[in-house]
Amino acid sequence: MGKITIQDVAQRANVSIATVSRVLNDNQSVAGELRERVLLATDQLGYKPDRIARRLRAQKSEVIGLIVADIQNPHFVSVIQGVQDAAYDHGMNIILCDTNEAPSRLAENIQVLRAESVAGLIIVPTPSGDIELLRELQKDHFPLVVLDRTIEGLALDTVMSDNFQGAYDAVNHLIGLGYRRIAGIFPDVQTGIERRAGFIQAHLDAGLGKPSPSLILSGSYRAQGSYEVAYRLFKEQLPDAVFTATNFVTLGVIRAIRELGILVPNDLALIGFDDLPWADELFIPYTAVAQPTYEIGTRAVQLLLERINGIAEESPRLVKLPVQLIVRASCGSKQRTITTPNL
Amino acid sequence: MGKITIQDVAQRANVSIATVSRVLNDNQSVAGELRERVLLATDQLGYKPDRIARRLRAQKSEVIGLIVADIQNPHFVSVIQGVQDAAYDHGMNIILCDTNEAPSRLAENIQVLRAESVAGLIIVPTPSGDIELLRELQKDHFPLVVLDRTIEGLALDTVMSDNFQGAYDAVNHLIGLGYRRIAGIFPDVQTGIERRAGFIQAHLDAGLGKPSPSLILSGSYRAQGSYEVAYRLFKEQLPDAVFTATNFVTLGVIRAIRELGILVPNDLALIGFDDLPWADELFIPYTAVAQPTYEIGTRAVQLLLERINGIAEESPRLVKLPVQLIVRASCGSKQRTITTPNL
DNA sequence: GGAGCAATAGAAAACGTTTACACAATGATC
DNA sequence: GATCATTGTGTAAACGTTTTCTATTGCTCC
Repeated sequence: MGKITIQDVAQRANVSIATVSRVLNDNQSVAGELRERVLLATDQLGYKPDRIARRLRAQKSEVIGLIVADIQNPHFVSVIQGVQDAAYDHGMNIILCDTNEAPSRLAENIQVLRAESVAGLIIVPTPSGDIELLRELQKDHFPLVVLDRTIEGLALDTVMSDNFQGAYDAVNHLIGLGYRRIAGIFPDVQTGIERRAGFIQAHLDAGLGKPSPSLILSGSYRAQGSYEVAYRLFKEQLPDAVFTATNFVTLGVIRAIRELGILVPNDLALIGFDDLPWADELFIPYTAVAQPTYEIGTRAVQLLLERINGIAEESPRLVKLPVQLIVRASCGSKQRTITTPNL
Repeated sequence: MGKITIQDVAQRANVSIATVSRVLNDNQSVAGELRERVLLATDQLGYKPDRIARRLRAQKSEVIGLIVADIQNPHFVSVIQGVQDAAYDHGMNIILCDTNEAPSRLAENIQVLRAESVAGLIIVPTPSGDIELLRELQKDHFPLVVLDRTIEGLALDTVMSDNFQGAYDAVNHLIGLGYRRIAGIFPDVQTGIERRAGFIQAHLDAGLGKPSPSLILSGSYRAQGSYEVAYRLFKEQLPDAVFTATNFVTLGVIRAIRELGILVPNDLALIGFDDLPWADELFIPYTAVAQPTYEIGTRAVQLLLERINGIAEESPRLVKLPVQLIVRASCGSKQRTITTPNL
């Protein structure tokens, strides 16, 4: 069976291809009878318009490019699902790219996706990524939404969690439960820095003064590095509680806790940024600052579609979403969920 | 800045567009000097060919459609990454779709991806999916690779793990450690059935006779259902060991174990199909039958490219990959990895 | 009853490539 | 030295749509 084209439909319905196109896109009125004939023929032949030809001619597409930093990270998995579902609801598809946090791959992926004529891009920028590339996209008025991270010196539509507030809430929760010597482990990326600020501010606002530098640790983005940092810290001087700034850091810390046989929450309380699926089944079901990951994805699509359709104000928009505290056993309080309205 | 087309390059290099195309695809010799001029102009203008136009004209594309059943499942995440990386190595991109196990979405996604002129499809078929659709694809000689599941009455290129052998090895491992009353929880899907067969065969081969029907349970694909099944089973009659047939089942069982305060491995041994990331950080670091998920992805791409390039034999190929036993503490033996060469 | 207009539908151009075809120039062969 | 491959290049067709332009019809309105 050869491919069925608009020609075949036109022939069968005994009309011109223009008429077929018009019926199928109903962008110009076609008389009742002809319209019927076209629809019938379309149906009988099972005609599906070639999206590539359409894209070439109309210079617009039904595909969104999505570039994430690490597909293995459950955070991004959930974001992807949000994007996927929202896109699907609008009849769009996504081309997924994974940069593995490599700036070069970000640049390459952007170029490829543009050559694919995607309608727009949703990007999780790599830390030291090529800012010029993004700046150029903006100058071209190319629909673009950035996730999770803002970019220094470049204002773009952005969807992210309230990192400062999340960390602030977490530490506040600990302080409220009576913990005082609270350690924090932060990866050296932008989100980590914001969360560290919230961590410190909570101390100040509670009248505890600035936390000791020996309790503010810089961990790797990966679990292994954080495990080592935590292991050393715990052996040296066990704090009352520890705040971990991302999910992988938390996993590294949990490993250290297990290996050292530390009792949670008796000897140490644990609270971590980012919830994990099956957190309840972890060795330490930890109290988590849960980002609205799925919503980050859906909101990103929403913003992007507004840009694509040109119904967005010109100036860049920043959507900062509130986080939720999911209280589990790791801090010694009863399991529950706390929603902080923070906007 | 308007879009740079092949026209611009041709003009600048003072040649015809045909020559530019030929240089860039080097499919026909172009004299040295012209070639230089074209390359220079291409470089200076930063010209990137429009992939859409190319796809329309050449009727071939650099995009693979990937349809998975559940993007939240770490199994598929790893498969996706394998596909992604292998595709990237061949200069191809993937369009990702998630059916959420819904047959209707599978059908729709296939149609959309065909209309996108993808070069080929890699599909995890939904259990009761539309077989006719796949049969039609095969009849059209459309490049297609199926993952994880075979389809009754339809032979297609397939990449999957050796489910039977994996379950067989797992049970054998338990029996070797002295466990006798071994329960198994299997979801009612094809892989579950294959694993149940391996579960039973291992009993028979060990001379234990057929396991009691009361120990062969049918769990939901989701964690919650399996949790309930396990909870009831454990309260009624605690077996020596339990074999869980998929990752989510395992998580449900771990929850039941925790809630009932069962000691593992003293009171109960646990072994599960599918490894999980951070399995070491779970409440029960369980011995797992690990599928080569990443390799499933890369092999799928390999098979698909062979089909696309027409260098594959006509008849469908079945790649059944060996699994690995990752021994953790949940069965009371020392932590290690066992690779079973099973082909 | 003709000018003007709205509605409809076909013809043809356009999107940006690849490629079949034509053709000129070069070198080899007899 | 004419003929014939061979090579390199340009011209134009083609891919399957959407959309502009044009033509026809049938109204309305003075």
